[in-house]
Amino acid sequence: MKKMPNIIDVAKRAGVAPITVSRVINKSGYASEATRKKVEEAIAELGYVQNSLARGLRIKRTNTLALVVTDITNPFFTLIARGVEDAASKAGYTVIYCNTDESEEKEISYSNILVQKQVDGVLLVPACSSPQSVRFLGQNNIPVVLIDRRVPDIHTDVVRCDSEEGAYNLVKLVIELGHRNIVTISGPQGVSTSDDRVAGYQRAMKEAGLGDNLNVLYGSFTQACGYDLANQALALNPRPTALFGTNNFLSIGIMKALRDAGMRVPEDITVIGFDDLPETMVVDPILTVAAQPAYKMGVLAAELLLKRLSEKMLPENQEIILPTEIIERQSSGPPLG
Amino acid sequence: MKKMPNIIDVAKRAGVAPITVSRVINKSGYASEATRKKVEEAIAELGYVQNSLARGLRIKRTNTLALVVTDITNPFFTLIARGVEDAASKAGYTVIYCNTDESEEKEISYSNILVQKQVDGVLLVPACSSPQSVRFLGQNNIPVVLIDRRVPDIHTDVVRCDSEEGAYNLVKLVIELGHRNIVTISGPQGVSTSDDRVAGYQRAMKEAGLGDNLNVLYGSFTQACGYDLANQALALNPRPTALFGTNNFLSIGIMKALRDAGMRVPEDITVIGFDDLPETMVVDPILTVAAQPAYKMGVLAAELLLKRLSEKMLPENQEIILPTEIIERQSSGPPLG
DNA sequence: ATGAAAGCGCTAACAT
DNA sequence: ATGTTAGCGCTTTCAT
Repeated sequence: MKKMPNIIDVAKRAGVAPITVSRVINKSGYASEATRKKVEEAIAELGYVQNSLARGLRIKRTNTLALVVTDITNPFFTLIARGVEDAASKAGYTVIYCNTDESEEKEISYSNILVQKQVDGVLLVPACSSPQSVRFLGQNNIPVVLIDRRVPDIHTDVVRCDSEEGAYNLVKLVIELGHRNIVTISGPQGVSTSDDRVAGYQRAMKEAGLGDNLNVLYGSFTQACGYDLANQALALNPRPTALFGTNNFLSIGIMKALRDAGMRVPEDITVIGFDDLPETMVVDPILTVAAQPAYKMGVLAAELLLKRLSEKMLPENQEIILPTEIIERQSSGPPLG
Repeated sequence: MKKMPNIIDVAKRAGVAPITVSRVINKSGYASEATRKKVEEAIAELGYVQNSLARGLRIKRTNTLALVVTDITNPFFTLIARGVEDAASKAGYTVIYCNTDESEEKEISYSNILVQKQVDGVLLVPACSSPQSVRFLGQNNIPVVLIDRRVPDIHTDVVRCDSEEGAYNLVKLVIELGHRNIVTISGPQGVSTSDDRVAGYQRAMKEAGLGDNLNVLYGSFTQACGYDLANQALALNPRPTALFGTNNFLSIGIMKALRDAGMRVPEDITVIGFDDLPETMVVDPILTVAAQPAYKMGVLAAELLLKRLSEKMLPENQEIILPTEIIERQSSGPPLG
């Protein structure tokens, strides 16, 4: 475990002052061609690598972002992560990632760590509607861009999709196919994506005069929950002719429940969902969905954050709202009878 | 952008020396109950958060790991990533992640950045068989655990699956179903997982006296490549009765090519693959595969790395080789005729 | 175009 | 149980 060379070692070897080495490395300030060459040789000979901890301590920037999602394992967030990393690395930034599992406690704990690590900015999929972690980061001068979900009473940048509109269009499509008894299988209340998608469902139903048929089953954004709630929905009387899963895991849980119940889709029942699965993972996608441009969301969010880091005076409170794309596939069809 | 309080501010407020504050924060050394209380109050009042850059500079540890994969978007690596993060965060470490897209250049570039950032250790899925980045990290005293792939002529820890054995068992299964003309659609030569899986295929074939029927089409680990090579395989005369895709993306590309060619699986042709898709993502998995315990690999690799960080004298060169699980599903059946 | 001195925020080593 | 001093490796400021 030999000591690594530092900027002073390089300076000595090159016969210059440390600050000169610094100027050469960071291409800041002047340096004659001859000096630059001497320094670069010394660096190569010693195998010197700049210590960015020391640098960060001094200049108060780390070129590090953090991405906090609920679960990187959800392909929607995986794609966001990839978009974030691509945009960040292109700009010379590195990304720390964190999974909160929808737990506010973990989110707060990570916020603390990220302040300690002096990250330059945070991309956050908020686990809940509490503003605590966003505020905490703000108090420590760390800008935050929210992804996917809003948080009430907080002003930060947000990059998300129009969940209300997406759900509305999706449900409207199914209503136009003739369905009147549509049950929504939703994530938790209080999470904006859940609430917005339920709201879109309600608007479409009411608009079609189906306000009396509203039925929302709340749970969590998991496959297991989709499975259970679908079974619950099937036990209803009258039995719904269509089910709406408000995220990808829920939809897959629903599909599995239907399969296990021996029901064919869409012959026996129609299923629609939010979020598409990446085409790289599915041979024959059958689900009719409102698809979100996840990769693009990641890129845009990272770029917005980086812009806020470089330009001091962006207008406050940018909210980028992207449309969802309705993709009609085989899982939706006219109701039985 | 007000100045954040530092340890000196806290010390003054609590009426103690900075080092005492340090001892309280890090629970190192003694501190009387009264002092501890004063310090904690001062911290709360000022909203002090420790600066881990300064700390890291001093103690020469950052509590940061890096995970370098080829593409986080591949669910196999996503699961690894999740395993790594779970194990790391449990131990108080944070994870930086990087995508190399199978490019050696990107891998080397990231190695440089990670040394600059003074990460404590690196988990690496090597993009190629060149030892350069592992060596570079080693020279800078950063331990590396390789995941998924071996690199020749390098001694580090490795956590991977037995690709040769997995492929052997998979191909053997298909041979026992009666297939004699099996074509392997492989990733690039020189990547250990590719080479090992091809080797397993070859062993099974030769053992069954099918040494003359060996046929391997090489490409890259992408869906597009699986698609193209499958079409190439279908054009062969005689046409193979079974195709073996050596990773998940290849297999899905193969399945799509078969679908587009109007061929039914397994009635018209059998398909086997390496890597399973997470059950959270697929309603009806049909592919017969050799499944790797990706999440577990991530956990084990991170734990091994952390162990190496804490205990100086682990035996050199740990190589953890996990078995794959053969999962027989509908994509494999007896050959036509 | 280059350098000297000071300090970013923290803790190891050595007092007391 | 607590404090003093020095220094981790770098860059800002102010010279020359």
